[in-house]
Amino acid sequence: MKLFDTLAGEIVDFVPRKAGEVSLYACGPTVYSHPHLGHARQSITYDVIRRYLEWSGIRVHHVANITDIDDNIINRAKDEDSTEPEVAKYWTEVYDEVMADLGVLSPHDRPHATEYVEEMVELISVLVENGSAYANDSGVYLRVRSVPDYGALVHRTPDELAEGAGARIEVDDNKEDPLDFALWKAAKPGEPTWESPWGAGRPGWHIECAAMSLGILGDGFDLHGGGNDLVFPHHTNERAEAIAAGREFAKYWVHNAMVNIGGEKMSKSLNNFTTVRELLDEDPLNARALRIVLLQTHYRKNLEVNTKVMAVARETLKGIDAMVRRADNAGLDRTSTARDADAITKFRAAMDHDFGTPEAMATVFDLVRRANIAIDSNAADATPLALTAMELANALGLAVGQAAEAGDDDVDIEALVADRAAAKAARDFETADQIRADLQARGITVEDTADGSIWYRA
RNA sequence: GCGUCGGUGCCCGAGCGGCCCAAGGGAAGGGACUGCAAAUCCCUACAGUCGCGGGUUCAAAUCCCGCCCGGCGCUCCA
Repeated sequence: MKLFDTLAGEIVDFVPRKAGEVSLYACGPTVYSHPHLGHARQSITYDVIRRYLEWSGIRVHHVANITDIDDNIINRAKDEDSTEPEVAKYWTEVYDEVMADLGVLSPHDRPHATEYVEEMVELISVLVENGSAYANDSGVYLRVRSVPDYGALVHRTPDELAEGAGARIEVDDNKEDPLDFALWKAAKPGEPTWESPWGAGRPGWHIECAAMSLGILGDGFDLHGGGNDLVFPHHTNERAEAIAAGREFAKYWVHNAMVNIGGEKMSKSLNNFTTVRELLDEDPLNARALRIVLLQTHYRKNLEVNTKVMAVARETLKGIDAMVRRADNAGLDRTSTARDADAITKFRAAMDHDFGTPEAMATVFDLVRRANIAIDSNAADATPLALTAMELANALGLAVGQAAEAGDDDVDIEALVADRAAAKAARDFETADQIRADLQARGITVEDTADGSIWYRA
């Protein structure tokens, strides 16, 4: 299996530290506001990676944190006359609901930064003791230039970073070098604080993920992921902290590209974001359609999400669902273990090359088309083709072939469909069409097949 | 400015030196099936060429160099 490793800067062979097992850490959100499409892309990207690995029989340990203490949360608490824990709790719940609706599997571990302060303090202690960090009244800072390899993840030397950042770095007398960054921030009035050997305060952003990832997954864990806007400073600094502490950090780095709006990155700071909730509210199909959109674009490519893109994806999705409906109607035996081996091989080849989901989806669509042909001609391979298409789509989290939710009016609808069949048999097409139109108005679509009529909710 | 990723049909978007007269999805036109639809299938037009210009190679959308354009990053960010 190959993947594009940000650190190496190229596609490399992915060799987990332990055969058959993959440890994956993906930076989670800071919980103070609505999750937007950018968060959705990140979560779905790693959800797809995880699902694919698990489908391949690999045991995955997926960790995604919750950053529940930082400036944004503190500010929000102030604005709302609330407390930081309350703000974090509320937005964590919102985040969880949204991700569940998107079909994103819960990570196996989801550490909260505030629950790992002890580990962070320990890590900082090591850094202070070995001279990689220094403490003063304002906090504890990492001596960036003492870290070998600093900037390797962004492919920049410390000098290059300092030069580029010149205009942006605030002069800060507390730092020995402008590049240094805070591991621990001394307490400010009105802010939540924890005790530490350097006085009361709170952890810096980067140390949180370093402590949580190493703490749960251990040294030299396999994969660290996140949005590509986190490469610097966040991931660069996490890595620097671990290296400076003499720990082996993530072996491979995977970064997903941004979601753009009007050609620009969607972000909270630009205030041009669409919340996931808004998108989900627009159409019940959108949760799965969004996954289609993301699967049909490579994860390292920027992506524009708008109503047109979503509409196209919904049509695409309907095509897959229609095949399943037709297969079931033709008497598909879902317990069959027959599969199309060639398609699975192609699918694997696509996914094993840097998670080539667009190509993997092409094999799914090919199966869908061939399954439809087989269904139409009552061919025996309808079963393996349909089941393979379903299995592969589901390996990517598309939730295909799930039983429709029963509605209160199912009996009523069944009766009307039967009435229509009777009217058709009597060649009373006017009545039959009227029933069909009435049902359509209720959101029920009726389709005729050689094996009788089928109906479904739009 | 520096780093990094990219620029492929009407739209979205794969393409990992020969299997590329360039996948797949959507939309379009025609046809089959149907009482009519829907769903499905088939066919067609779509990229005479892959931002532009050089180069390497028997062979380039794919590798190298330069230029143009765009995204992201350069201490809030998924």
